[in-house]
Amino acid sequence: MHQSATIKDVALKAGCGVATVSRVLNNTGSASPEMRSRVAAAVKELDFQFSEVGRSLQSSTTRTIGFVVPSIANPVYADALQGAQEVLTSSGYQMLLICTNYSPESELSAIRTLISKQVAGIVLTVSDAERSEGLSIIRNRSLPHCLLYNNAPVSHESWSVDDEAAAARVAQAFSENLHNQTGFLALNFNKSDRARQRYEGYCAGCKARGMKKPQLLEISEDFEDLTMKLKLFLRENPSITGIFASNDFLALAIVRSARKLALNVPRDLSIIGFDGIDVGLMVEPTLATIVTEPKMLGAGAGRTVLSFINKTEFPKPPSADQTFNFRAGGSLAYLGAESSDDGKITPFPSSFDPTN
Amino acid sequence: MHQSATIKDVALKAGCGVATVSRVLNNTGSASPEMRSRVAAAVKELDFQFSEVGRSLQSSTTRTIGFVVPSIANPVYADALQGAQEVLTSSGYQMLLICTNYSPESELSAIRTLISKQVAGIVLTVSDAERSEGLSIIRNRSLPHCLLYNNAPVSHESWSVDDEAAAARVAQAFSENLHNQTGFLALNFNKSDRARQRYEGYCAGCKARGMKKPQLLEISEDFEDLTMKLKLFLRENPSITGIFASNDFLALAIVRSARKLALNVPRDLSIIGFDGIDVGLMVEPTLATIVTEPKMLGAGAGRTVLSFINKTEFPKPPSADQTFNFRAGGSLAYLGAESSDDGKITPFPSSFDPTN
DNA sequence: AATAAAATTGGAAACGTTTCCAAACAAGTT
DNA sequence: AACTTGTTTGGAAACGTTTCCAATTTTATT
Repeated sequence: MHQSATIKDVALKAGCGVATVSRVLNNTGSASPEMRSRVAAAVKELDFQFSEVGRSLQSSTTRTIGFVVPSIANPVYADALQGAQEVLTSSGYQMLLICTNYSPESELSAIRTLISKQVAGIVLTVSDAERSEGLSIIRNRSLPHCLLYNNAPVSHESWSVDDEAAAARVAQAFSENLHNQTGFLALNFNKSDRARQRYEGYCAGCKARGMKKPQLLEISEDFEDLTMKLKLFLRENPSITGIFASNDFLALAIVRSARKLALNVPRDLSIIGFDGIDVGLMVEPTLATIVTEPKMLGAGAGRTVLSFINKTEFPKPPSADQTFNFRAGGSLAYLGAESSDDGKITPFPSSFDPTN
Repeated sequence: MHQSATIKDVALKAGCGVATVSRVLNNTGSASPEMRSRVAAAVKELDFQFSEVGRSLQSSTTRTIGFVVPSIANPVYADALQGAQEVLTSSGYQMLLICTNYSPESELSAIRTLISKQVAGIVLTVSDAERSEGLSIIRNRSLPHCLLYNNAPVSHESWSVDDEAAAARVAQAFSENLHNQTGFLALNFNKSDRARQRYEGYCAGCKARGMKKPQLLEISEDFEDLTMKLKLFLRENPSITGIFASNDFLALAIVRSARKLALNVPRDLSIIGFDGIDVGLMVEPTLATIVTEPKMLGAGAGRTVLSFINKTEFPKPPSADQTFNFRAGGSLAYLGAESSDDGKITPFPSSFDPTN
């Protein structure tokens, strides 16, 4: 790989000092028109571009924001990154992305790496915000940062869904549709404080509405055995009429499993999901779920870090109850009179109902 | 933000020269045990970390690979990035990510930015590989790089699906199921050479099998008017029995639209998608589609760039026909005898068939 | 004890920028 | 003609590393 031209090469070709080249190209300080055109010519001829490395060393700051997320493949984070990306790009910043694959151990090294690369700020999702070593390092160095999908004690340093409140809203939805005993379906329960918070919020919500304590159905990485697990789960808890899945993929998977067990959703089993991915609207029955806005959150976290850097006013994160919305859908049945009462929630399958 | 400690601070605290600190910490050259422990103590006390910026300036290389993709939110790219990320991380490299939002104009500036940040290599998806200015710059500088989802003349510098062959395979599937006249549904047709290649491959495939030339149904960003468009489309082309959607989301959307028009999928209209996202297996009917492996491709592209850098042997991309697989599904009907003949392709809806 | 060989150490240059400062020059003003 | 003022210019230091090289110290050999 042949070496890039440096400012020295340009100065040589233009017959001036490096200081002059720097001034001309950055439009800082004065220069004669004659000089300007000579520099311009040299730049063109050499296809010169500044080395950001040299600049960063001198200015001791990079135009780079570090991101630490558990996964890129998970659409929640992908969307959040997309939102952040757009904000960053329009401010001339770039995104240095590290993925922890849900492994808490790699969080710390990710953060150290970002620090040594001298990122101007960090947006991060950790497995446990209360006791993250990486996070304390960031705070110690007072590096501009913002949590994403973790709740922070200080409001302005976190953009996140209020998982507990959202889960309680799910309990409310079940309760309003006269469900009493439900289950909670989780994956990776121990690897993230988010799943736990959803469970706790859900339990609290059920309790507050006089419902039975939800039963926990936990599964491993592969969905393979989900159908069998569901079968056993329903056998052990025969009075369960609904399941809250901690994300929409799990919700769709459990719908499929129910179908395999000859159960009709929602007549025999109602399902509510979490996240609000678009696909939920395309399936039949449509998926009742909590709708969140990952893109907005990612963009917010990005803007927060930028305003730390630029010392401008912080964007205001949405208040707790504005971080999500409940979306009704065909996968949630009303357990009252057998005849449907509002035409919207259908106790009978509506798969090929053209009006839907 | 308080300044980080530098190697000078460490040298001062340990009472030695900076050269010694560098040698000790990098384990290059010799040092007395006594010296080693003094340096270690100083490092610990100051929480010292090397500045990669200083290192990069000196070594004129960064441990960073640049990525240019059209979108992060699109699960195809998200998965590819995930795959690449894992490869990079295990080799101690980081990912600098720039997203072009399908705008060809921003490709060039993205690439310039990456070059000025002195990335060690670039993985990129461009809108048109044949005439990408950014790509020629990269080639001119002989920067380690690899195309992703673009086909390159030189085989080892590209990891991609063979869109034409895959689309032809779709034509084969339709043909084998006795469909004769079909449609091709595309979004952003003009913004990417991939959609075009799929269309061309599909047309060629249909022709080769004696099917009628596929009609083009093109839609804009929002899916809002899709149902209406489909209605008009089918009115104008009443003999159409199947639609090839250029990605799975479009496929799911068109299934929904068909449902809204009181059409039964697959009895009245068969659908084949492209990409093979997991959700396709969870919906009812399951989606017939071309399955690709974005993660594998992303990982491959990452490995290719790394082997450029390390001058090791290139990983071999899969041969054209190994880049995809056709997956049968309930959304494709056999148009032969009304009674089903192999029990797999069901001409009648099987939504609540417990055996499915 | 004298010498050779090996190990340990630190100074200084280099990487590509920006910016301070002083020098050189041009153009007015007496 | 002798100033002042203002504009244009380039040298040099600094940012944080690595590495070459020479100087010093230790160890081994005679």
